[in-house]
Amino acid sequence: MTKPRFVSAADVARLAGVSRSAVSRAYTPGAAVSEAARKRIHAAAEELGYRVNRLARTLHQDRSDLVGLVGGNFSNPYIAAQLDALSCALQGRGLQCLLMNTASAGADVSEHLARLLDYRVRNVVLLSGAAPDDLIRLCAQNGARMVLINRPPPPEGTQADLILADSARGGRLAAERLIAAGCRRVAVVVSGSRTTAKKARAEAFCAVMAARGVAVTTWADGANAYATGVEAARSLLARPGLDGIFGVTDEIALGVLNTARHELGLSVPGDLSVIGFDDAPISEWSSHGLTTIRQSLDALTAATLEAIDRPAEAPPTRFAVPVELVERTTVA
Amino acid sequence: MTKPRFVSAADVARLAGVSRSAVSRAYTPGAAVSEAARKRIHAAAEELGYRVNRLARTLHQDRSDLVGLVGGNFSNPYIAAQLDALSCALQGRGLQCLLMNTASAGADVSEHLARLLDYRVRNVVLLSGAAPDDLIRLCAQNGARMVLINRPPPPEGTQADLILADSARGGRLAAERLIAAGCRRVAVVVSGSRTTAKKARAEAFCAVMAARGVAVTTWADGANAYATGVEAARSLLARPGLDGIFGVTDEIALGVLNTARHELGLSVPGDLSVIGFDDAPISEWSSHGLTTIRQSLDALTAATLEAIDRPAEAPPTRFAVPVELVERTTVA
DNA sequence: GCTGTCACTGCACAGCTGTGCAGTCGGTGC
DNA sequence: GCACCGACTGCACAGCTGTGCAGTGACAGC
Repeated sequence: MTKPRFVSAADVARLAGVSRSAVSRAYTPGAAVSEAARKRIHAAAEELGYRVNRLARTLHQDRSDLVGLVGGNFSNPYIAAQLDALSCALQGRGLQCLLMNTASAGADVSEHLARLLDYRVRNVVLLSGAAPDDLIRLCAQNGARMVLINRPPPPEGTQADLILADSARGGRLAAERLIAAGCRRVAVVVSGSRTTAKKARAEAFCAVMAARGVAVTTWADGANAYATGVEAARSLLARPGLDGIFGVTDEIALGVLNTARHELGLSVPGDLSVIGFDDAPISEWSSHGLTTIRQSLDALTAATLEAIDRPAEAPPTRFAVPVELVERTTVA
Repeated sequence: MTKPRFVSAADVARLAGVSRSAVSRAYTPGAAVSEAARKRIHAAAEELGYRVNRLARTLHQDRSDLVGLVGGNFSNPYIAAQLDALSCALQGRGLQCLLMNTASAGADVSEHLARLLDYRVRNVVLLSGAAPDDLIRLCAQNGARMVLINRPPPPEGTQADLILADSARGGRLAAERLIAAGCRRVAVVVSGSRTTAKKARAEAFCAVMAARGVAVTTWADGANAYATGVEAARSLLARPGLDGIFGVTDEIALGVLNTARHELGLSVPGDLSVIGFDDAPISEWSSHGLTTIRQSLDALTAATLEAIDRPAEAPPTRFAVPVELVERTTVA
C-alpha cells in the first residue's frame, strides 16, 4: 500500500479528463469554464476528496489567509473569551487563526513569535505578552500588519495598530467607586510582569486616591493569575485595616475576593470591598458577583477586525475601546 | 512607495551575492555550504528580515507542520485548559496550531471543518463537537491523521485515533459517592446536544443508581454551558425533594451549584450534594470547591501527542485516560 | 605537471496552484 | 464560403522552496 498523500489538482484533472488549469478555474469564481466541465470536475474532486491547497495558492498572492493569534495563557477567563470571540469573527471573514502560545517558549519568545512569519500570516494579533521590537520590525519588513491589544505602544514610527481600552478612565472609575463606598485604606494588586495597560489602570487609580488623600498600598508580584490574587490577599489582609482592593484584572480580583471570603472569613462587601477590571464571563456568576470595569468584548473584536481589514500599507491607527463600571455585589 | 511584500530567498541571495540554492542550504541543517557563505547569508537575511516560507516548503514534503485544533466554545474552562496545554505541547514538538471554532459555522459545520484540509494540516484534533463522517473520510483520503478526544467513535473501519476518558467508571464513581453521602433522590444534568462521552457518563451513573434502587431524574436540554446548569437547577429544585445532582460537566455542575447556593438559598452539601466531571481549574477555587471526577489533563495531552507522532499509515489506536474522584466540599 | 579528491556552488526541476495568452471550435451574419 | 465573435481550453510561466546532479576550483599526492 502506498503512503497516503494529499490529493492534488493534477489527480482530479486526470480523473475528469481535463487540463489542470480547468480544475483550478472550476474553483475560481468568475473564471471561464463550461458548466459541463465544472460538473465533471466537481464530481471527480468529490470522489477523490480533493481540496484546493491554500498553501500553494498563497504563493501567488501577496498575503495568506492566516492570522497569528498570540497569547500567554489561554485558560485565563478573559483571554479565553477574547479568543473565542475573535476566532469566530475572523472565520466569519474567511480568515483562519494560527495560534501561538508564548508559554511554551522558554527564553527566546522573540524567535518563537517570529515563527509565525514562516507561515506568511497576514496579521499578527497580540492578546497578551509584550511585543519584542524585532518582531515588530520583522512584521513591518514583511508587510504583515500587526495589532496590539492593550499592549504597550511600540517605539515611535514603528508600524502597529493599537487597540486600547481606556485604562486611565477605568482606573479612575474603580477609585471613585471605592471612595463612594467609603473606603479609607485601599490597595491595588498588579502582577509582577506588568504591562503598560495594567500599569496605567493602577496609576490612574492611585492618582485619584492621592487626590482624595487616601493611602494606597501597591502589591506587584507574580503572574497575571488567580494565584497572584490569592497570595496578595493573604499578605495584604494578614493584619486588619484595609477596606478596599482593586485587582487590575478580574482573575486577580477573583483570587482576592475568594481568599478574603472563604479563607480569611471576611465579609465582602461588609468588611472589604473588591473591584476588578475586564468583566470576564465568570465574574458575573453568582458565586462571585464581582463589581468590575467592563471593557466591551464586542467593541474590542470589532476594532480588531477593522484593523485587520485595513490594507498592509495604510498608516497604523489607534482604536479606543470604551470602558464602563458594572455594579454587582462586591462593593459596599 | 511600493507595496510591502514578504521577503523571499531570492532577495537574500541577491543581497548576499550567492545563488538562491545557497540561501536554502544555509537554512537546512547538514547541507553543504561554506562557513563564509552561511555567515554572509544570515547577515543579509537579518538585514532584510527574511524568514523561510514554510508554506512553500510544505509543497515539497508530504505533510505540513500544521495541526488543526477544533472546538466549539473555547471559553469553556476545561476546553480552554485543554487548548492551553495542547498548544504548548505541540509547539514544543515544533508543530503549529491552526484553530477552528465551529461556533462560527452555521449549518455547514462539515464544510467549515473541511477547510482545515485546505491548509494541508497533518492532523486534525477534535476537542468538542461531533465528527461528521465526510470529514473523517476526507482526512483519510488525504493522509491526515485524525484524533478524537472524548468523541463518539466513528463507524467501523474509518481511520481515527480515539482518546477516551473512562466515562463509565467516572459515572460510577460519581454515583457511588452520592450514595455514600446518603442521597436517596438524585438527578443527572446532561446537555441537549449530548456527545457519547457525556451520555456514557450519565448512563453509567443511572445504572448504578438503578441497581441501588435510587430514583434518578434526567435533565437533558440546552448547550454544554453554565447557563444549562442554572436552568436545570431552577427547574429541578423548584420543589424540594432532590438531595443529589450530578453535572455531566464541571461547567454544568457549577451552574447547578451556584444557583442552588446563591439563588435558591440551599446549603451545599447540607441540603444538596453536587458533583461534576472534568476538574476544570476553576472548580478548585474556594468559591466553588466542587467535588468532581478528574480526567487527567496531562494524560490527555500526552496521549494526543503520542497519537500525532504516529506515522500517517499506522493503524488507528485507542488511548484510555484514567479518571479519579477528587474530594472537595460539595458532597456530604 | 598530472590526477584524484573534496568542498562548495549553481542550474534545473519538482511540488501545487493561479492566470495571461494564444489557440480551437462552434455558431452567426452576410 | 467567409469573416467574425464568443466561449472555452490548454500551454507555459510565475510564485517560493528543496534537492539531485553536474560543474568549478583548490589542493594534496606522486
